[in-house]
Amino acid sequence: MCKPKEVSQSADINLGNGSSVIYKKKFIQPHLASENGDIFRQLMSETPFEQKDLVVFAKKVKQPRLVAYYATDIERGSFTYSGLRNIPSHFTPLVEQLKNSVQEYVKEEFDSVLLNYYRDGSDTVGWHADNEKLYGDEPTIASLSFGAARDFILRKNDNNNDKYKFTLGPGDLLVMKGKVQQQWQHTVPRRSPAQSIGPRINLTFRRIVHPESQPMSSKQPRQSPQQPRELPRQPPPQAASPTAQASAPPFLPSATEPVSSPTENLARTSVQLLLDPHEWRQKIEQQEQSMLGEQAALLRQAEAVQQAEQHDQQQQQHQH
DNA sequence: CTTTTTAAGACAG
DNA sequence: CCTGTCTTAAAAA
Ligand SMILES: [Mn+2]
Repeated sequence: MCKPKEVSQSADINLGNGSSVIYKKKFIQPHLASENGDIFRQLMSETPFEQKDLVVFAKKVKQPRLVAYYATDIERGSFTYSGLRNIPSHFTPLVEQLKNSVQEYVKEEFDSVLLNYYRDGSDTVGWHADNEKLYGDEPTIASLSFGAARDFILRKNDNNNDKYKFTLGPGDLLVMKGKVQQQWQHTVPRRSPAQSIGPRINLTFRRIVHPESQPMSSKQPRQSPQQPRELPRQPPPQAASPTAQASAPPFLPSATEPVSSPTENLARTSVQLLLDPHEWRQKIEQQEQSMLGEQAALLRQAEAVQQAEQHDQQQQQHQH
């Protein structure tokens, strides 16, 4: 068994056979991306992380990490996993902005993101490849890290001793492209002492190529209704319809989350990202502001409803 | 029929 | 103590 090749500097790495990796340290400024930075803390508080149940070797266990999933198009992003339908949420302004920054750097567009939360050194992900059909044959997957540093190891399928190790610290960007998901696996191994390894959040941006859901009849360039076979390299549907954003009210009171505590909602977005020279940062702030605006509107709406109810009650009492 | 699925726990060095 | 590797099963596709 050989030790993995350690990659400690930013680099473009050719893994051969059409597989390559881009490693860019500190793509996001560490003071924002680290455990006590504004971005990490905002991700921590705004993200609807869930710990999923899993059956492994006839035992029901909890997945040793928490996950969330966003997509620009909810229908397009939905997929089935372990017999359960996974339905994404909408991007938040912060994550949307991070996506835009990564897109600019990588020169590719993404329309979905898996968010992983490793609480401490005992949270892990085992050897796997992101080879879901959904993302196509040669997906470009961009991983952006926040919080505690964790090791990330790549190993070649046909020679498990061929390994690369990256230590993904706060703000580091790692992009896998080409045939990496066909020819390599990756893992985030456990680390000790578990309790003293801080929390890490990882955003993995992707592009959906083969949605499970049938494209809505509207204006998808005609595609034969039944074609279970692969379509050899369709021209990539230029993604990211901004119309969805405009028309999708992100704060509609959902069935699962009644309007109960508007103050809490306000508190959650009260993080102020102040005085940053960089453009992406300013955009975050603008979006946070507009988010605040929308939430304030929602708050007013909720208050109006409350007052109406109180008014009704008073009228009823009056009648009695 | 075959392949895939995935983490926990034991163990060695 | 730390960490990489091996073994473990039943169900679904
Ligand atoms: Mn992965």
